[in-house]
Amino acid sequence: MNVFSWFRDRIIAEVTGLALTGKLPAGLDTARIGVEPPRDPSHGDLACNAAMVLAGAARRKPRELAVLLAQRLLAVEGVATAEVAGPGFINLRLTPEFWHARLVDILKAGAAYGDSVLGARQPINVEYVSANPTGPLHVGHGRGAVVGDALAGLLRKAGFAVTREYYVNDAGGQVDALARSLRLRWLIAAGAEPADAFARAQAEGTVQYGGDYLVPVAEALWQQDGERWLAAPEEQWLPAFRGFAIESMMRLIRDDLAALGIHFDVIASERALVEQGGVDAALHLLEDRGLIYEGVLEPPKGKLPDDWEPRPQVLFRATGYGDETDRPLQKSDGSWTYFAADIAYHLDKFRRGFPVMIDVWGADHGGYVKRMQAAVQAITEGCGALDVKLCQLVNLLDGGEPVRMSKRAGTFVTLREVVDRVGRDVFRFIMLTRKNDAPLDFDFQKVTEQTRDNPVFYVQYAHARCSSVMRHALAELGGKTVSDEVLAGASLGCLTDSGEIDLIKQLAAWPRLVESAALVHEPHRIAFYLQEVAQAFHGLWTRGKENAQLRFIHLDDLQLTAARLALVRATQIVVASGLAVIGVEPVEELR
RNA sequence: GCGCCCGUAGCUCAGUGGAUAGAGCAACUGCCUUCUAAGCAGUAGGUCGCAGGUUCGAGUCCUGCCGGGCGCGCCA
Repeated sequence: MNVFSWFRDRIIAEVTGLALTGKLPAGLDTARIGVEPPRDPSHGDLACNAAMVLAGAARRKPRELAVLLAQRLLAVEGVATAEVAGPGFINLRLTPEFWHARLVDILKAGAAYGDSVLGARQPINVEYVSANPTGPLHVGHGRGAVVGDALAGLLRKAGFAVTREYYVNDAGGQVDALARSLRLRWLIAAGAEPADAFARAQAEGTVQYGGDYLVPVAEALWQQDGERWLAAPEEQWLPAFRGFAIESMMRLIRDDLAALGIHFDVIASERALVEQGGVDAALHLLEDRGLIYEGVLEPPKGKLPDDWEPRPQVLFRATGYGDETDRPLQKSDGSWTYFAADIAYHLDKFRRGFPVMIDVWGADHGGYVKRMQAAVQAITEGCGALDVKLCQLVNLLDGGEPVRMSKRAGTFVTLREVVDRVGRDVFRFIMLTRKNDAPLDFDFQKVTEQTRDNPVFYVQYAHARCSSVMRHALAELGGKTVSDEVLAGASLGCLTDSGEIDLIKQLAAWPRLVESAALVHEPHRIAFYLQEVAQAFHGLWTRGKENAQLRFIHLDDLQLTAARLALVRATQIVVASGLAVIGVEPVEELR
């Protein structure tokens, strides 16, 4: 139950009721009515702007309208007080019984607490990582991977039918360059080139992918095919090496992602799309709509690229859809640009049944957002929507000192190294402690410390403390008295302390948080929310340290104990539920 | 030069058009015979980059400036 939308519906019903009795005009627009937690908790549990929003159309003063509504709301079940404040807010305070009932909701729903029907099973495609299959993933990819995966989990929680998708760029010049790099490694493995040939080629800049990760790939290919490719012409070995390299790199990448607990529903191949004629088909569609023409682009304003010269190109009329300039679709060698293939790919996604698509990209691709959105508009005739989440850089630190990274010097830190060092759960949580469009510092020392300023620890510690209390209760009272079913029937009226009620309010905010975060596509809100829940729980715990009356377990008062265990168990459920959405395993104890 | 993102407490950052703008860290003051003090409570700290505009109401939306990051025809 989303407390806020539930009361919003009640308030709208009251407005309708007042209109029926003639006390308000009929047909008022209630769309802008909102019910939110007041910024200042002393104002109450809920604040509603209905009176201010309706005042104009109703030709009444906001405060006068607010008084009218507030009187009616007092009769609604669960409402303790309804006050008019400020310019015309209606502040509602809810009864303890109402909050106690939310605890029952949580205990009955378990991990499913917060599941929403907001998405109405609407299909939505989340595409993320989509790194070129040319080497191991780096930490930046890892951020996109976590943001995409957590967003997918969040949307699923909110009731959307989510597909997790990876687009493999296995068709362009990059994978040909990969094949050539592999070829040289292979010639060395075959003994046809001296061992230092690779280093020399790198110094001359004639190979692009210099990482050691191609060495075992070359050896595997040598083991598999032997001398077969030694005398073969390039048109034969290139596709073979490319295919072998791509397959090996994708295996590597999938392993890296699996280490993060990330698995995709669909892995789409650019090459397959091109070979099946998808690009031609998509461009024909645009051509039929008169959106493709041959023309010469204006040079970019200001700084002119060194080798710029006017050149006729095949262009897409992106300017018709909000882009600054029209965009090229074909390279001078006649092959399609990446953009052309990406148009076809997004059309393919749309045709597979996804009117809503989300792409998670690195911030360095920010310049492509407008053109891609323009293309989606054009090719779906306005029926498709594309949201792009750009992820900023991750700064790797160790004890506050930047970790210097250089591909050439071999000091490059891969995603896999980081995940192996700090663990999957730590990595995932930390990646969500910033908005996707803000840069993020990742400090090896800080993220594994067990201190207050490590958010992962702080949240896990709250869960572990809940688990600890439940273990003690189980040992003292036995399984039957601490089951969720029994706790849901406890005399929750015993929970009267303000810290206890505040924690319940915090827990009851989870369904609303799921819905609002899903609507704006912002999974980081979950990590922030969990820190707030943890904070409320740690506070209550410590008060029990100081005042024995507030401790959870009282063997001389089983009724009180059951009520408090219901609160502890509900906290554990909500924290675990939140962690599950972002793919983090809750811990039972800290070591 | 153009486009996108960002600018909030000393530092790192939250803040879906609502009221007196929040949290953590750092600083200062307290709290451990107890279910894990690996923690908690309190004090102090602000021209929300600047200037206009829209609105009953702007940190939030619009315009212009200032400052930082990213990108800018055949790389993906």
